Amino acid sequence: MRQAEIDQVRGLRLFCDMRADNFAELMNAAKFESFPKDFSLINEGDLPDFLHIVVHGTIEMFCIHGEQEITIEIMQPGTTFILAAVIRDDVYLTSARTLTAAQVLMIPAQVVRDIFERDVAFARAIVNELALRFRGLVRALKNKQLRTGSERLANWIFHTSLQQEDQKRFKPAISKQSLASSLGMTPEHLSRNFTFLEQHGVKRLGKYIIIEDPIALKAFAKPNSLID
Amino acid sequence: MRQAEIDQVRGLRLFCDMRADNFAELMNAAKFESFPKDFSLINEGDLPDFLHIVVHGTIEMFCIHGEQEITIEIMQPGTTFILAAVIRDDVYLTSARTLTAAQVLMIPAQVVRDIFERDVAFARAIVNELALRFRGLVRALKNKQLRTGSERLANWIFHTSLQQEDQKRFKPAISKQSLASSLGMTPEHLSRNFTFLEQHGVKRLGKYIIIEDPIALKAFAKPNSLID
DNA sequence: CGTAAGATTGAGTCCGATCAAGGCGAGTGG
DNA sequence: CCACTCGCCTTGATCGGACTCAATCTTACG
Repeated sequence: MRQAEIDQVRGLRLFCDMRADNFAELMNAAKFESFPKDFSLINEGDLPDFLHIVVHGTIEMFCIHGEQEITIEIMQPGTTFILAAVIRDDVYLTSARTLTAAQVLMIPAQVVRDIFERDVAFARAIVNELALRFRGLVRALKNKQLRTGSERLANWIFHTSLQQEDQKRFKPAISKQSLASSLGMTPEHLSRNFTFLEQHGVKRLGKYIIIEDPIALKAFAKPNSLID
Repeated sequence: MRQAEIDQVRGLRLFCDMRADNFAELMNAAKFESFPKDFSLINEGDLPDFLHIVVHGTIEMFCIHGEQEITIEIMQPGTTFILAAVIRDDVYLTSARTLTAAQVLMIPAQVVRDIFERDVAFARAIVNELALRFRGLVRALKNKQLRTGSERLANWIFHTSLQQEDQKRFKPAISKQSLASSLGMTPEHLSRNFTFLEQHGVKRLGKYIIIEDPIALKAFAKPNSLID
């Protein structure tokens, strides 16, 4: 692991305020591993050994029940995952796989729990992170239950466009398949919803999404700060 | 507030391990209030002043968006709520109302945050509670997305019956309307699903639910420890 | 015993899933 | 340079779960 990557991790909300010696201890105990695309990282039902942090690549959290599979979240670099399972020392409720080649920092669960006990700043950061993730999950639940598929897509386009340098034309970082499942719909339905949104100022051009009428898109999406 | 109620609160996971003086400080700062049925306790979008703990009665957390309303959770005595909003000092994402007359203990948010800083046992309990609630929300999301309405009802009946003294015949603690919304369906659909479950060993008799064939119910419900 | 609220039943509709083709595009090999 | 092929995306047709609206039935309570 290079110094730039260590600095990147140190800069994360979870680690930026803790004492330097404790951070060093975490990093000494940690493993830094690379995984290929479509690699299964964790399986629901197993016990957590390590807190995971995405350093490079994209990782999907998902659940399987019978024939069904749902995506819980798609994570980009800088995200910690399975924090709740590590804290409670209880089985994973979700599985994780890489969607691209990825590098993951893995900190032994026991070391995380030990340092939580003696570093107040780290404890505060953990509880803050967990509360943030909790609220993210409430938002996800609201998004799924209070909006139709086309509204979810419209909001996704609206909010993703705001994070781009060119807000009128951009290329999603994930495949349409992954986008569909992260929005809780089938690829077929995603395609239909894109067609539907042409009425509301959004066009597809190859892999690009073009927003021809941001006002119309926003009017249809009705973004809500308590959901998004 | 009577001593019995203080003891009840002291016995909760969140408070049972903390130092006595810090607990006393929390309780001194706290208000204990009674509310009538159908009273609005908190509104999404407002800022949190108090951590709430249900002492008596039943409280519903819900969200509204446009014409739609969904139930996030129905809480019985002993449950803390809006912990995540208190910790982050950020707006509520959900609203709360009483479903019955209720008594609620309210601890000023700032006092909770102060004592978190200096009582490690309390900090540990907070993070444990939050992790537990996080996992509960993941389970709720999985339950909603991976099961049909009749499967959710079957699992609710199955798990609720296990908590009753008479596991073959019991009366739900909440109304059918509240049950329907907590299972994410309309009252009409709940009724149809009850009818449907007669094929799988469940009968209605007035307000009572009777399980005639627990094996058949379980076989249909397919309970899963990673969801329920 | 009458009224009102809650619960059930029925009919019609919508959203989204599934199944099945068809089209586009990028990479490969002749 | 072009045809081929394999994913991936799109389109069409059909199906099913759940919602809405409306009417009826039941129950609780004054």
